[in-house]
Amino acid sequence: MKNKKIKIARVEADVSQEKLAAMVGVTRQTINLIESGNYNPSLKLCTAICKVLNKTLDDLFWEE
Amino acid sequence: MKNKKIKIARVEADVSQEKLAAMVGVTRQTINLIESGNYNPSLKLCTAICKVLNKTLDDLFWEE
DNA sequence: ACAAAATGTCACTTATAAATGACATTTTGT
DNA sequence: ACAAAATGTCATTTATAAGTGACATTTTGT
Repeated sequence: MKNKKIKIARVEADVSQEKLAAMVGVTRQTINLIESGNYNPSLKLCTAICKVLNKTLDDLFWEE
Repeated sequence: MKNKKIKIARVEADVSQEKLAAMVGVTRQTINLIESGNYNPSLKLCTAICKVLNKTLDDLFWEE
């Protein structure tokens, strides 16, 4: 189950996986894993991603 | 920096740390660490806690 | 006041998020 | 069509979330 919401928000912000990774202080592979789904990132990383993309946790990481 | 929001939500739901831990499938110590702060739980655990307490990620885990 | 329940915290172990380096494939721009 | 950038994915290592068992302290109910 892919996380499309992050990818959409990232593309809207016009940043590559590598750029987003640098902005939040992780590697490109970690961002790739999150967008690929089947991954369980830490709260801090989720929060960091939200802040650089101007979204909230509910926007990007909440699943019914 | 303690996470008061979780503790408040937990007490409102009238469950002990141990009960909440059982409800989300972790140990009491893990819940204790989260409420104590200075901890970085996984997204899945955050989501599980939100669901059993009828809250959202933004409710319990969003800072500023 | 007392016992029981709940909480705080410790040391140690186990599971897994995240890092690293690499290479193949896909997408994008000219 | 071509090169460069971006993405997907692998194997291995490192950092840390979470588990386990234990004991001390605090809170709660009677």
